Amino acid sequence: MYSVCVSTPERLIEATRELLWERGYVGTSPKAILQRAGAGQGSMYHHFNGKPDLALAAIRRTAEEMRATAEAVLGGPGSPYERVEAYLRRERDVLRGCPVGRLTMDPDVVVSDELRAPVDETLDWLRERLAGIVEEGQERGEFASALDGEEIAATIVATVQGGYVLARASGSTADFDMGIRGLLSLLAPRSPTGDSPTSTSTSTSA
Amino acid sequence: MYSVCVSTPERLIEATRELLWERGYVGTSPKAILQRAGAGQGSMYHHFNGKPDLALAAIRRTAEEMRATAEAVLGGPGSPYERVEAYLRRERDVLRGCPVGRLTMDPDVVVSDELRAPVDETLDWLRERLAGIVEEGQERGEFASALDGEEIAATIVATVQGGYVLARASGSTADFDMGIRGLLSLLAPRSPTGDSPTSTSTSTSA
DNA sequence: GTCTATAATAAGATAGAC
DNA sequence: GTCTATCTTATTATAGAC
Repeated sequence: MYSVCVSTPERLIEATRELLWERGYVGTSPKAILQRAGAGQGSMYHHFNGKPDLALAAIRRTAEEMRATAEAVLGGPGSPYERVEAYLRRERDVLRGCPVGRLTMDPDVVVSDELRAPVDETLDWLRERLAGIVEEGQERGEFASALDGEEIAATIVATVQGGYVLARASGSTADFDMGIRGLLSLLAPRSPTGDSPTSTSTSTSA
Repeated sequence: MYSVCVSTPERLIEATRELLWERGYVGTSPKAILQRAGAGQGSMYHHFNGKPDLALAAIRRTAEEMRATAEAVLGGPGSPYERVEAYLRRERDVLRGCPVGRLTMDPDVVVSDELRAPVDETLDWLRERLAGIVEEGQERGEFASALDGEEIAATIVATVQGGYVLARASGSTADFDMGIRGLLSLLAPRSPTGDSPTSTSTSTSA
C-alpha cells in the first residue's frame, strides 16, 4: 500500500517491482499486484496491456535504478581498484538477490526478447563500465597488464551474481561476502616482486 | 515421454527434474509433469504426497548428479590448478543454467527448509571440495600463499553460478566463457617474479 | 479512471471406479 | 497401481456499471 498522493499507474509499477524481486515473473500474479497496489482489475487493464506490459514497465525502472546505483559508485572518487572494491563492497540486500539478475532464471522472461532486453542491456552496460575501469587501472599499473579487461569485468559481475546464489542457498550473507573477499584478494594490486602489499582481505597475514 | 521399461515413479521424477530445470518450481505445474511423464493424476498422488514431495525427490537426485559430475573432474588427475581449470572448463549446458543453483531464485524453494537443503548441501560440498584443492595447490606453491582457500573456493563457485546469469541474459554462452577465462587468468600460477608463465587464457600475449 | 461482476482456463488435490 | 471424474481455488482477462 502506497501513499494516496501517488498515481495509480505508479503504485501498480512499484507493487510489480517488489513482487518481481520477491517472487519473479512466473511467481507473480496480477491479483497479487492489485492487492499490493490497492487497485482494482479495471485500473490495471486501463493503464497497461496486461501482465507482460506492466512487468516491462517495472523491469525497465528496476534496470534503470540498478544502473544509477552502480554508476554512483563506479563514477565516484578513488583509484580504479578502489572503485571496483567500492562496487563489490557496497551495501546490498544480499538475501533478496539481484532484482535484475534473478529475472534470467525466469522462463517467461528469458523467452521474451522484450522482457529480457532491459536485463541484458543493464548487465552488458555494467560489464563494459567495469572493463573500462580495469583497463584504466592497467594503465596506472594497478592491475596486471596481462589481464583482459573485458574478461575481468565479466568475472566481477559473475562473482556478484553468483554470490547471491550462494547466499540464498545457505540463507546467510556470509557466503556472498566470502566470494567477494576472494575476488578482491585475486584482484589486489601486486608489487612487481609478486606478493600483495595492500591488505584488502581478512586473509592477508601480517 | 520415456521408455515403457521404466517405472511410473521413475518417469515422474525424471519429468519433474526436466521441468524444474526448464521452468523452476513455481513455473512447473503437476499437470505439466503428468503430461511429460505420460501418467494420470492418480499415479502421482499414489507414489508422492503432492507437488512438494515429488519435487524433493527430483531435487535430491539432481543434486546428487551434480555432485558426482563435479567429483569426476575434481577427483581426477592433474595438479590442483589443472583440476580447478578442468572443473571451470568442463562442458556445460550453459544456456539452460545450473539445475541446482537456479532453485535459489525460486521463492517457494528458498522458503522451504526441506526443498532448500539439497541445494545448500550441494553448493556447500562443492565449496569445501574446491577449498581443499586450492589449499593443496598452495602447499605446492601453485597458488599464492596469501590467498584464503575458502574464499577462493567461494569465488570460483560464484563465478560459475553468475556466469550462467550473464549467458542467459544475453542468450549467448560467450559471456559465461569470458567470466571463466577472467577467473582463470587471475588464478593462473605466477612465478615469484610476478608474471604468468602458463598460457591459460586467450588474452595472454606472447 | 476506477470499480465490480463475469468468465474461461489452469492449479492442485481428492474420490472412487477399475 | 492406474485411471477418470470431481472439486476448490487461483489465474488472466473482458464487460459494463458508476
